[in-house]
Amino acid sequence: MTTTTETRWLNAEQQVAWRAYLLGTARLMAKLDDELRRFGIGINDYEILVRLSESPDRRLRMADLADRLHQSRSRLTHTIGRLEAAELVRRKSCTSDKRGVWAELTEAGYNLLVEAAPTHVDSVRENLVDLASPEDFAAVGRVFDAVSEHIGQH
Amino acid sequence: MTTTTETRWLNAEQQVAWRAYLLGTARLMAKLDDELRRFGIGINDYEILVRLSESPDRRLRMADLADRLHQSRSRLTHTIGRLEAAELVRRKSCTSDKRGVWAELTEAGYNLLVEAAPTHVDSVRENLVDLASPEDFAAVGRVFDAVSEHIGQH
DNA sequence: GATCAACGGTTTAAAAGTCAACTACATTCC
DNA sequence: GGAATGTAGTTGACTTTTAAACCGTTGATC
Repeated sequence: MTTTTETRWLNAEQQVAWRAYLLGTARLMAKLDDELRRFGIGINDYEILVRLSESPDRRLRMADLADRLHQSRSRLTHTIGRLEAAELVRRKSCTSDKRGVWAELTEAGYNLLVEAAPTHVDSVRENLVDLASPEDFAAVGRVFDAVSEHIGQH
Repeated sequence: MTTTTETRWLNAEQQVAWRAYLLGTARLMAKLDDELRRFGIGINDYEILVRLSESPDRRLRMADLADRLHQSRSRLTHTIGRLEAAELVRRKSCTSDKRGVWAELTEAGYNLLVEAAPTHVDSVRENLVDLASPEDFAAVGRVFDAVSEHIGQH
């Protein structure tokens, strides 16, 4: 008897599905990024702008925003710095917690989002949503919801 | 009558599923990357080693490898350079096509893969495959297969 | 109300990725 | 066989991301 447990390798179908997911995701993200580039932003920037636009007063605390996108705070600091330089976002120090910083969407940031959103959504449809049956796409939602849930914040 | 077509926004469920996918993927990749780090590589390196290990003579042409992973050739050149410095991969110039270069797995590269694979597969199971019903996971495969297919090489 | 761990965010430097230009070889076509 | 065009891969400059150290503030504990 050994203490090591036999590795449960993926079976053929699982293997194929896993690789389809890896390759499909790589292609999809590259494509979405590409199409957003003509608005001068990438998908990461886009998602930041969206989160801000939906929030009360169009602003969020840095840590909160970082968590929602599962990014390191350091990365977000850099990205917000660039978006601030592009005048799409502005920083405001938080009065109630002196450590805190709000990232707030500017008018220009909001306008850019309004301009880019239709193209982006079309692209998400064309390259993902409309390619799947509603049931299959719902399954994708369930699976990655479970993934998020399982992995948690850290 | 206008020339612009009304944007077909995502409905509530689609929106939720799309965001679950984005967040879940971010968390999953970070997690897998993390767990591979103790073997000194990231998931990107890992996938390269796997592709090579499965190929005849454990080697692939640069462009071929880049296509399979949907990476730019430039990026692959840099990555292979690092893997070569780590002695996990070696370059061999291709005799039949003098422009060509083979990336070939070294013995050390193969050994590292053998060592890392069980942990990695466990992690893929624990954080993805085993969280989904077989049907749901199969749906993920179908969807991203369609995505890959639709977007194609470029 | 002083101490000390934890939190929120930034900084810095190094690592990795992108982009455009470039070299060398192959292929096509006249 | 020679010009033009395309393919394979690399290079170098630049941008983005990562990792670790850091500073000021907060909150719990004594």
